[in-house]
Amino acid sequence: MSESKIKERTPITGEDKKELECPSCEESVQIRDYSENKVICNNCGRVIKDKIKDRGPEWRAYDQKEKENRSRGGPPMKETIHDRGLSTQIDWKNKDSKGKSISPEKRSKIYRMRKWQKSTKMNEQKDRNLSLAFSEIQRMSSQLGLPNNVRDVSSKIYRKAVDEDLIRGHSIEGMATAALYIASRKNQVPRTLEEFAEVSYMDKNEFCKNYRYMARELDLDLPPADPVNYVARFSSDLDVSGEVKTRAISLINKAQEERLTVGKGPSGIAAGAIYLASKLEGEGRTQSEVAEAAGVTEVTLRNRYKEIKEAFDLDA
DNA sequence: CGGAGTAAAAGGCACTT
DNA sequence: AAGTGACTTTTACTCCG
Repeated sequence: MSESKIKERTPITGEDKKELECPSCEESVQIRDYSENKVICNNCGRVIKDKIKDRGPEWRAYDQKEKENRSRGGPPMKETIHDRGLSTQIDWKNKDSKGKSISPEKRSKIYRMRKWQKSTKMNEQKDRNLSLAFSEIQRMSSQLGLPNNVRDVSSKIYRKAVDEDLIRGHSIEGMATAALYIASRKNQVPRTLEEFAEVSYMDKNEFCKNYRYMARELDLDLPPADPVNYVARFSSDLDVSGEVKTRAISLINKAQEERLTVGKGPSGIAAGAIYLASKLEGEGRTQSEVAEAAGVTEVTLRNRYKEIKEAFDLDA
């Protein structure tokens, strides 16, 4: 290990909490400090700062020796491995760590240890349950392009659901989907129920019930998804310009101030705003194109679009 | 074809018996 | 735990340019 590996960390000041400017967006950039460990541009979705909570060791090493003394060993706990990656496997071979055979007296002891390990660990339904759920979460989150922190949060939620005995009587797939859905909402990177239904084995109504049940039982407060968080994704599907995107976001923000959006489906609002913005910016997109991208019907789009248009007296 | 609108059916939510 | 009512969304259809 070289001397250069010891980094001096700057102390954390209040500056970190402040709003930053996103390098890839122009004006009116909103940046939020999302619950996990990232600062993500609310406008374009760019990750400005990663792992902001990992500020390195809380101590400072003044020389190599001190560093070695103070470092704590072991790999980090991995939330997505069913036993948090802390398990020790007992090998089936009757050899010790140096490859020598083990004496007959010790063999019976080892045998008992294996048996014990099997009955307490491998055979526990709970762990199978978690392994299955975590691999489902892994699969779906990569198919949906969700960031790793969302995956980890959903694993945490699922583990908690298991601990509180909420899974019994429900399918593992459904509850895993529900946990991921909740995590994606909590981390402000929502995907619509339809998008989840596409990658899940469950149908929409099935895990929809699961997620409500889960959110209620775990006392998770899930504020309604912000339409702004859908804009970036829908617009890139539609291949519209950044101007349309920012315009749509500002329309949504204004509409929210006017209380036009309460009780309405967020994806419908996003669709209406994008459609109107594309018209205002002279990049006509058809209603059916936008509606398709947002996963709502044209009628819903028209309703939102009309409301926003009339509220601000915009002619398009 | 794209846009606008409507009526009726369906679905979800808060609240009550 | 089923029922109710206000509300949003969808379905299906019509009309216009």
